[in-house]
Amino acid sequence: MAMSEKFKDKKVIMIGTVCELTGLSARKIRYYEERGLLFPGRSSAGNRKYSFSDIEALMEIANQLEDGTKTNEIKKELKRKNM
Amino acid sequence: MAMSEKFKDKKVIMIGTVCELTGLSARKIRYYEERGLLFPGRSSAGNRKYSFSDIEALMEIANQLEDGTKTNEIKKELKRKNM
DNA sequence: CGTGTAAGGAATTCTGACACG
DNA sequence: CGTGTAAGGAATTCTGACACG
Repeated sequence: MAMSEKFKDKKVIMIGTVCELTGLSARKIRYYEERGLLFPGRSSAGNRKYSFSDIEALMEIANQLEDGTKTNEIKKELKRKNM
Repeated sequence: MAMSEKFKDKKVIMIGTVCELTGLSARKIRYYEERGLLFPGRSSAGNRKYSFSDIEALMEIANQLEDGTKTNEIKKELKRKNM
């Protein structure tokens, strides 16, 4: 598992599809990005593109928010993991 | 490998993205569908949704067409495989 | 047969903002 | 703080058709 054609990490899914897959509103998804919790790609026209990994992350973020965790704390957690 | 969350087979990619990934025109991609060579899903609004598997199939189809194979023949081949 | 294109409409996405709290 | 919504614009996708061959 190094560099390759990992379908799971390819950013190719548009926000509308992500909404269907996660049950989250586009507003929420964009807000989590604004808060630095995920980093979708962009099409040439500026449209967001997500990967299946992003979708999994979104589900996790939604769960944590339901538990009362602040976006700020979720972000700190993320930093810890990526070290 | 039975029923599960196979990212590779999830139909979530819109045609514009497929064009970028394959280098094929939307016209070609829709035509191959019309000829029965692949079966994308559809969003609620009627927009085509492709999987990574569909994209791989498209690359293969494009190669065969370049070699002079007719869509009709490619379709027959497909039938043979799916038996 | 395989593919380009102009045509018109419908649906999507984008951003910045006001709202509530 | 997290999220809904109306606002206006820009880009996407869809279908059926004419074109060439």
